[in-house]
Amino acid sequence: MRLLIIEDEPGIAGFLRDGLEEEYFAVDIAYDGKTGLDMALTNEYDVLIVDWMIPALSGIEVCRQVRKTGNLVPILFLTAKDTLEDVVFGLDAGANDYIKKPFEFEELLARIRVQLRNTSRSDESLSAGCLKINPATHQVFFLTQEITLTPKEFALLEFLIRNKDRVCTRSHIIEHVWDIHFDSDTSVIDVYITFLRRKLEAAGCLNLIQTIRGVGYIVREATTS
Amino acid sequence: MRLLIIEDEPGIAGFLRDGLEEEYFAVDIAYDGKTGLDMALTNEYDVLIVDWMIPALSGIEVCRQVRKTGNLVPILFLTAKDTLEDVVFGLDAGANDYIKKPFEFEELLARIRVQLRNTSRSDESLSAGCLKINPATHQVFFLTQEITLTPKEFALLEFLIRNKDRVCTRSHIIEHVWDIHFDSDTSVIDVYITFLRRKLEAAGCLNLIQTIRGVGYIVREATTS
DNA sequence: CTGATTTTTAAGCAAAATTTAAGCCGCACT
DNA sequence: AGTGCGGCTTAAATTTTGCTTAAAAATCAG
Repeated sequence: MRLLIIEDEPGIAGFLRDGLEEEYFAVDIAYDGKTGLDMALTNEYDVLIVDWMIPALSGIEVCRQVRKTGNLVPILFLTAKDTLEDVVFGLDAGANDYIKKPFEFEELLARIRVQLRNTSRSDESLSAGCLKINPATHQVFFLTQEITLTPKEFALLEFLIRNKDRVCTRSHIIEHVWDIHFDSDTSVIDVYITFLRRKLEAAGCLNLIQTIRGVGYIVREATTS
Repeated sequence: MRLLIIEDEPGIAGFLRDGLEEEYFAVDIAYDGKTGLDMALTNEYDVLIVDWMIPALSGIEVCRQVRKTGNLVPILFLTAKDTLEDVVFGLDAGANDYIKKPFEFEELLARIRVQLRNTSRSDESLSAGCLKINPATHQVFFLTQEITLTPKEFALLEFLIRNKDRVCTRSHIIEHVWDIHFDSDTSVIDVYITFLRRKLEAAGCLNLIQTIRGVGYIVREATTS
C-alpha cells in the first residue's frame, strides 16, 4: 500500500518513513504543501498523512484542494493543536481523521489501518474466497491453515486482495507494491506471482490469482475456477 | 490511440515510447522541432507530447504553428522550467497541459487519458449500446458479462467505439491502431474484425461492427441491427 | 563476520497473440 | 449470369509474453 507523508520536519518525516516501511508500506515524502498537493493529485495513494503546519501551503489548504478534485483518498491530519474548533475545522475541510502530536507510532498505524479498511469495498475483513489476511499481524490463513509469506509476498497478495474483482495492471502493482515509478523491464512481478501461487497451492488454495494476458492480474471473490 | 513525441534526448524518448507502447498506444518520435511539426501537420495524432527545449524549432513554436492551422489536437508540454510565467506562456501558445521534468510515468499516463477523455465527444464513459469498455483496466462488458480480449483486439474495439457513429476507414484504423503509415496490402484488420465479431457474438452482442463496403467499418450507438 | 533468508536478475521454455498468406464467398456491375 | 473486387475465414508462421528455474545480490539475524 502506498502512502504520501506531507511533513516539513525531516526528523519526523524520516521517523515515519522508517516505521511505515518496516510495516511494508511504500512511502513517499513531500516537505512542503505545494509539492505535496502536486504529488497527491498526480499519483494514486492509498492514504495521505498531512501535517497541519507546513510551508508553501497549509495542510488544511492541501486537504481542500484535494477534495475539490473529487478525490476521496483517506486523509489523516497530524496536529499539535487540539482545541475542538481546530479539529472540527480540519474534518470540515475533508480530512477523515486526525492525530495529536506527540503521538505513538502504534496509534498512527492503527488509524491508517482503519482508513484502509474503510476504503476496501466490502465491509468484511480482507479476504477472498476461503483466504483471509490480517495486515496487522501479516498473517494469512486458508480455512484454518496458516500460510507463511515473506514481506514482499504478503504486500503483493494484500494489494491484489484489496483490489479484488478489479484488474491490477503491472504498472499499478510495481508502483504500489514496489514503489518504482519509472519504466523498467524487470520480471520481479512474475517471479513473485509464481512464489505466491506455489505457496497458495501447497495449502490447497487453487486459481486464486488469475492472469489477464497483456494487462495484469486479478483476484476474484467468487472462485469461478 | 496514436501519439507523437517530439523530444531530442534519445534516452527520454525511448523510455517514453517503451512505456506508452506497453499501454498499447501507437507511438511516433521526432528528434527535432522541424521534423516534429512536419509530422504533426501531415499525420493525424490523438495527442502530441512536446519537449520545450528541442533543436531546429522550439517546442513552443511547434505548438503555435500547429494551432495556426486550426488543428486542435491535445498538446502536452514537457518542461524543466516551472515558473508560473513559463507555464502561462506555454498554455497561451495553445498547449493543453504541461508536465514538469522529472515526472513519473503514471502521471504522464493519467494526463494523456484526461486529454483523450476531453476530446471524445460525449462525457459518458466509453460504450455503445449494451457494451461498455474500460481503458484503464482493459476490460469489456456486455451487460454484466465480461468479454476477454487480447491487447490488439481491445485497441481496435476502443478505436471503433471512440469514433462511434462515424465511419472508420481502413487507412485510419491501420494508422491509429497499428501505427502503419505506408501503403501495405495487409489483411490484419479483416482478421481482427473477425476475431472481435466472433467474441462479441459468443457473448450475445450481435451486429455491433458493421461493414461499409469499399470504405471501412462503423459502430453505431443505436443498434439498428 | 558468517550463514540463512529474502529479493532481484537473467535465461530457457511453452503458450498465447499477432501477422502472413491463401482460398472462398458474395455483392455490384456489366 | 458472369466477372472482378473487396471482404471473410482459416490455417500456418512468426513474434511476443508470461512462467519457471537457477543463481547472484542484498538484507537480516546471531
